[in-house]
Amino acid sequence: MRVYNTLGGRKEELRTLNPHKVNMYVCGPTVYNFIHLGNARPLVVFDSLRRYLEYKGYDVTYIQNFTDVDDKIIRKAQEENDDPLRLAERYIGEYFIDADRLNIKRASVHPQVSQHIPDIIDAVGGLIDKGHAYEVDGDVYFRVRSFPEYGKLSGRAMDEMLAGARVEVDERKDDPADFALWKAAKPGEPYWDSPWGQGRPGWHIECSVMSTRYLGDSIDIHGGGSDLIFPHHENEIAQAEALTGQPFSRYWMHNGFITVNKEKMSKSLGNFFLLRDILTKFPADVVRFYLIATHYRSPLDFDDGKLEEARKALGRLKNTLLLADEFLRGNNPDTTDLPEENRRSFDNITEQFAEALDDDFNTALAIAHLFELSRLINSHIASGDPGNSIHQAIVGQGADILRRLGDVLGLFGGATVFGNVESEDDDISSLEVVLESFLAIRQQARQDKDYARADEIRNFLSGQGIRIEDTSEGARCRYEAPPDLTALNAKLEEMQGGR
RNA sequence: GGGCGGGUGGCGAAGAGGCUAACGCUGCGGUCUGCAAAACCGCCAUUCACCGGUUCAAAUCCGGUCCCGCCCUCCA
Repeated sequence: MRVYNTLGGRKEELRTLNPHKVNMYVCGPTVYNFIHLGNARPLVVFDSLRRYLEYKGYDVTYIQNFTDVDDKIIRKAQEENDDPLRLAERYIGEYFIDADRLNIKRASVHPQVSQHIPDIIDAVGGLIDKGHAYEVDGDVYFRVRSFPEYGKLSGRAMDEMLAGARVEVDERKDDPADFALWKAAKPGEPYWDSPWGQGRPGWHIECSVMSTRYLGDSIDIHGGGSDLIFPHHENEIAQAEALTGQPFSRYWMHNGFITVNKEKMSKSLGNFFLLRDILTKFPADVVRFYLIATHYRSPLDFDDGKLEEARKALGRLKNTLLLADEFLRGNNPDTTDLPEENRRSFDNITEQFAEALDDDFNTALAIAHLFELSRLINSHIASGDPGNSIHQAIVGQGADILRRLGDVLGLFGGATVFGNVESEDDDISSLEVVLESFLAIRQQARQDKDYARADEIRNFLSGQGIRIEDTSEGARCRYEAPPDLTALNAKLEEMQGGR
């Protein structure tokens, strides 16, 4: 597999330290709010990468941290009159709710800064001992000039950077580019005791320390959003390599941004959309598909139309799975041999799917091959005989492959219903009961050739985001938007009353 | 000012020297259907921002021009 390594700026063959293992670390969110769509992209991208590496047979150790000690958390806690750590803990819980809906696997470990303070203090002390850091009034700074390779990740030279001169000048620092490893606590802020007095870690040191702690001095892949390249990841490299003398991460992978009207979606611009709000309009599996249908390094523009398109596209794939189930009707022809020609086209698609992902994780291309497979299966369903065991085998095994490959990207396991109803089981079951009644009325109307009445029901449900499709086996429903149960019940009563 | 990435059909988006420029959405024609929907079959870029160059061969390489985004400051 080849991946684009930000360190070096080109695609490189992925050679892991241990041929059968991948150690990867992904920068997780700072937990002071619900995650927004921009936060969700790296989660989905790197979760998918992890799944693919596992599919290829690697034993993957996946670490994703939570930043639970941070200026913004402290500020938010002060605003809400809450304890910073408790506030962070609350948003970690909320994070998992969102991540689960998106079908993101749990990391091997989700370390938190607050639980690694002694490790961090050790690392800061070690850097001071080695002359890479110095203490001033309870703050500790990393001496950037002591690390000659500083800038190798982001591709900038020290001297050029200072030309921009937008760095805040702090007379106490040896060099304006030096950054904080440890910050002295101000009154009212949370703190831990350290050799430099009471304080807390700077932002960058946590990732270096936790990565090293769980994965060793050198890891295979370090991932995150491209806005972390500088300064965050540049600083991580400086700290870690200055301390251990080992290359910190062999491969650095960065995803592109989500944009809104071509502008970066960010908290500071205020143009962000909380995942949770999006999930009231679109199912989580659609959001996941949307995030993975474009190559991870490309920018991805967001608006409802794009999600609507993703909904239709993913629906096409999932529809094939449903149609295949209907075609097979419980038959499970797994073991029947396929005709050579069909065997070969399935094998080809499986191979091309992997080839696409092997080329810098090209999910867009890989998904294109899924659509080819989908069309192939559909055409056999359309022309095949459900009673013919060869046809069953083609459709059944094709669908199995589609499901398996889709699962490599986590496409078929996410929440399928809308965020505002999925947790309320009562709503779903009563929805189904109501729909049964509608379908029964409509079926009777069709038998009576009362097509006006039948169409009235179909049109009404369509307006509620529920699509009815007639088949030889009866009608089936598809949900396209969050239905309004109250309106459904009212209409049902009206129709029943009208009899 | 410095660094990085990009401009491909109506839209989204792959392709990075040589097969008919993928795939999805939209649109159009056909099959199926009570009518639809879904599904299937077929059609929809002689052309890849612009201008030069290299090459037997360029959307892909080189030079220049014009636009756009991001990073250099907390941000995924």
